[in-house]
Amino acid sequence: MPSGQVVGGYHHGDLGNALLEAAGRVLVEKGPSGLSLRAVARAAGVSHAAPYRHFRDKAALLRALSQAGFERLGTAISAVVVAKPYGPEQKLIEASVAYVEFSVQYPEITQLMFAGTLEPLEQVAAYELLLAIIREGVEQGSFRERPPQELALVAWTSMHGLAMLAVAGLLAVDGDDERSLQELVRAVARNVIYGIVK
Amino acid sequence: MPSGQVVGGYHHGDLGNALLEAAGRVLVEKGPSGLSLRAVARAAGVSHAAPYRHFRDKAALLRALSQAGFERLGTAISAVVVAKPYGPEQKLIEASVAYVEFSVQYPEITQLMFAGTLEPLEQVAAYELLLAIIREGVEQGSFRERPPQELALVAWTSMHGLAMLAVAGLLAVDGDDERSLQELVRAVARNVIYGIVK
DNA sequence: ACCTGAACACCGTTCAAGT
DNA sequence: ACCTGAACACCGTTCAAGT
Repeated sequence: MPSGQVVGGYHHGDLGNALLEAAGRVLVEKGPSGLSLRAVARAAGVSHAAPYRHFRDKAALLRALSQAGFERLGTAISAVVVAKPYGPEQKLIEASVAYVEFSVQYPEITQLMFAGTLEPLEQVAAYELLLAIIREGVEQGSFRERPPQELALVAWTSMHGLAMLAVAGLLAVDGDDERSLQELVRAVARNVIYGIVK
Repeated sequence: MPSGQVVGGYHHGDLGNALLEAAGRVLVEKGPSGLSLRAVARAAGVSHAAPYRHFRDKAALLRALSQAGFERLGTAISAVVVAKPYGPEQKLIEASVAYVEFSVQYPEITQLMFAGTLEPLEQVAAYELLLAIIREGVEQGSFRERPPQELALVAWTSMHGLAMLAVAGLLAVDGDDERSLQELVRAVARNVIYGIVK
């Protein structure tokens, strides 16, 4: 890249990232309805017109925030499955727990990530991790001999549904404590695996 | 009910329902970002303050719209499973297809339904239908002997995840035609059933 | 009882103007 | 090059006033 990256710019290094961080703070503090471009600009200490030098419009800021969320989700799942001494079945369970816990921990970001029209599933890092686990299971003979994409979709679909229901508050986990949610996720994941293994 | 229902009121019968219908039209025509209370009032032909006689605030209108969506979803699923000569497995597949097709057909309503914090799953009519199918399968011995709530959650979770991914455009069904989406739903549903039957 | 119009404090976006 | 301030067309909500 010939145009390099000029560090400095103006304020906290560069305003682009400062705005993204400010947007994250505003989102958790004021909720999605309070996430106005003007509020983000205020939180970053600039005028309400300044963000337009860094994002074409509000939607562009939201997309960038959503993309950062996908990256963090991928990191969270990597952390519990990559280079772990688990078999594919256990990895699938741990990935499911991490997925749902991420969603519950960052409900606003999660809603944002899956609200707009996004890139196809193949470009989501977390999906690639899941697919790798499935391939491992199929290759070593413990999973059914079906196209890995098909088994991966079954598993992803279930994880994603559970996460979205949890975020929407439809799950009625008693007293929304974290233990019972984890138990629920593990129970569903075990059932999904039952349908995936030979 | 002593207070009966007074038909007439003002305009199209009663403004409350007229506003709900107008909101539905605005939502599909202008998208979620165009769904302002003032736009709804304009579409219904009243002043921007009139809706406040019928809904406490904008959130109340949105909740009513969401509730109407849940009712229509329940109706759509009923239509394909109630009083049909299918076994529980086939009913599960047909219900899944109806669920996802409803979501894809009304993406904005679907987003709305599962965006806010709602009633717990037990109060969603469509979930009761699913649970009845599961109970039927367990009782007649074709489904595994597990708590029906657990199996129902596995199935619901998968249907819901598929629906949400489809709505978000993450599914990359070739040319978003309806046939390939239905095939995808059936493939996932068959895999889920594989994990539910004995 | 039900609706209107003006008013207030917000928005997103644009654009001339400043340094 | 980057940011500001005013301006415009919108919002949600409230409230006195009309019929």
